[in-house]
Amino acid sequence: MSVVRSQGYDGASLAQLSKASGLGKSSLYHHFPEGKDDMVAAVLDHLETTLDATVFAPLRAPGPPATRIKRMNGSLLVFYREGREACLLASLGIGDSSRRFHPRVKQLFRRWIEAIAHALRDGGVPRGQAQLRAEEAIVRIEGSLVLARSLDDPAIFQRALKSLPELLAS
Amino acid sequence: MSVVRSQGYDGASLAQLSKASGLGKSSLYHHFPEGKDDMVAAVLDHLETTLDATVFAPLRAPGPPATRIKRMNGSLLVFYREGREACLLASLGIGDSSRRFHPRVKQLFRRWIEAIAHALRDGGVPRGQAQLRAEEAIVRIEGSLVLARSLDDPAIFQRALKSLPELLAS
DNA sequence: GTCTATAATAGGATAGAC
DNA sequence: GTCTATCCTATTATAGAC
Repeated sequence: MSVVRSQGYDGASLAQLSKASGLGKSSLYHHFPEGKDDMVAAVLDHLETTLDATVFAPLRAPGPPATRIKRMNGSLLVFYREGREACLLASLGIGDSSRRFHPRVKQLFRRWIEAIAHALRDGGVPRGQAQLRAEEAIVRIEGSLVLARSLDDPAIFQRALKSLPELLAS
Repeated sequence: MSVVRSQGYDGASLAQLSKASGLGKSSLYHHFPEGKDDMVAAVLDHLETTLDATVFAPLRAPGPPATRIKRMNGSLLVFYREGREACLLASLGIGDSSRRFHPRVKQLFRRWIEAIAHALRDGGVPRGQAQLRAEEAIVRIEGSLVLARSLDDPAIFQRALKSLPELLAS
């Protein structure tokens, strides 16, 4: 996962994946018979599991919406290493390979937006508004990751996270 | 430029660059003796020229800040094909090559932010506030491009642009 | 399930004719 | 300044021993 998110699909070579996983190339092909596409699919599986457990679940748990958003922020802070790590979904959006993974990337973004919107509706925000604000939240998360990394300034990501409770308040 | 922005550095093959430019590989090497790095550097030159003329200049031109922001928006709408085209600076932020181009990417983002902040200060926004809001504007532009393309929904980018005049108002 | 060895191919880059 | 032909290396992928 760390190789794919930092290198993108085309940049992630088998040599790097082998080194990072500690397995020889042939062992990788034993576990992923379809090759690199299979490996990246497994990375997406892993991302989905991680998001489910650390981001979507807190957003759907009982409690005040503001608390749920803050729990999401805590998970994101760890997951994106305080803004120093790229977003896998964004990295996979580049290149020809993106066409193959596009459906899954799209679905993960949709599920994320829906989880946020769900929390907002629980806080009394009307359906349409909740959807728009949830999209705006993802826009800030993704955009701040791009800019924080480009400017070597993780504070940009951290400020974006801090802005979310207010954006998402009823 | 269109190849690099859509494919990233690693995904942009000489074959694609040759086809897109209409030149054979050897002709490309005649114009860019250092190879692919030289070609991408030229793409960054071209981007800088384009941004200077269509984005930075309007932001620094005389007139009310709101008007200048709207002129920037008009240029961005064209440049990003209403939200269907990726950002070259974001595409170059992925992979090992990003280290080589990072200084130029960083500087272009800084100049963009500074141009927006300049317009805000002219509108009476205090220096620190102007800087923060300009960064937030880029966050929205970049993030909305990622999300709009991932969800096949260019309206997300267009809404982000529409939100800028209010964000940046004094 | 992992390894070494090896294919097969694509990609970046060069030589030299025109 | 462009082309055809070629080289070299990295990369994806496979075969077969252990």
